[in-house]
Amino acid sequence: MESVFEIIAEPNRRAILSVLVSSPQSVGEIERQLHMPQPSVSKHLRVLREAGFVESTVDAQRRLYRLKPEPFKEVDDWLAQFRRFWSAHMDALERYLDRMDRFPTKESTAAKKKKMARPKPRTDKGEKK
Amino acid sequence: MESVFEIIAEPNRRAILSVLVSSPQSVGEIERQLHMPQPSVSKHLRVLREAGFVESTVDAQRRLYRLKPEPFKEVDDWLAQFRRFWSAHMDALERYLDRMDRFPTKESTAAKKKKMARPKPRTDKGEKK
DNA sequence: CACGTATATGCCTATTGGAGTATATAAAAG
DNA sequence: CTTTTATATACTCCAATAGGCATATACGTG
Repeated sequence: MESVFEIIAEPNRRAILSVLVSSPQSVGEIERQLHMPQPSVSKHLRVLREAGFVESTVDAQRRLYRLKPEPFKEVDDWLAQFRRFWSAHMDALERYLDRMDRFPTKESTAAKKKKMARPKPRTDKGEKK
Repeated sequence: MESVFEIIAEPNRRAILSVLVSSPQSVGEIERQLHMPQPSVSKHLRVLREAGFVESTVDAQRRLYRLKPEPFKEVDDWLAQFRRFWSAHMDALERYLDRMDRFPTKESTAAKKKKMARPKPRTDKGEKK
């Protein structure tokens, strides 16, 4: 049982995940898009499947692979403990609005209208020896 | 130049980062909190420093290590492309408010008041094989 | 200066994990 | 039933890396 971090440490696996984000894909389609040998794709998909990043459904000889959300949330949860820290450099609401710009929803649009002059960026005047 | 993902793949390094999230710490303090041999701590800190996760300031014989935000943002940015996807399982605004509960700020409190009945969770009625 | 403390580095070893290649399995097509 | 297509697996090799230990460096104290 590998940690989610070890799984996404591999560049080819991250590439596969990125390909799958648009829609489920077969091994062959991934293979072609990434110019990657088929056994390599299959092996990485196996790792990703065992780690819960993807699941596969059968379509004749093909296997369609699709993303599963849980492991991503796990990464996000780990990241959470550092958000307070790095928010000193980039305001939390600003990050939120950035995301909403990418993935607009009804609520986000409403929330955005509420955005007005933000407090001045607290630039960490730290004493660096 | 290792990717940030390879850096955080190592459990001891993640432990070190978690220790540093509260406040800057010396090598010896990290060593004691994590029950980890000193050369090991130093080596991991070196990797973390070269990857931009931490920086050190000198205090006599001690070196104080503190977190830096950039690499964490890099992870967060990578994660962003998957957020739309896993939002089908947990609404984006809800996640935002969860974060605000942990790290309340003036704006977040204001934003939270705007939260009312959210649209029904779009449960992925997918055709599984 | 000699000694203790704090940290960094060099060397060696064992392990791990990905690449490459060949092959196995399985389903469709002819 | 043979062949082709799609995917999985087995095996070998190689490189990267973490751990352990000894040692180097550097600063402070008496």
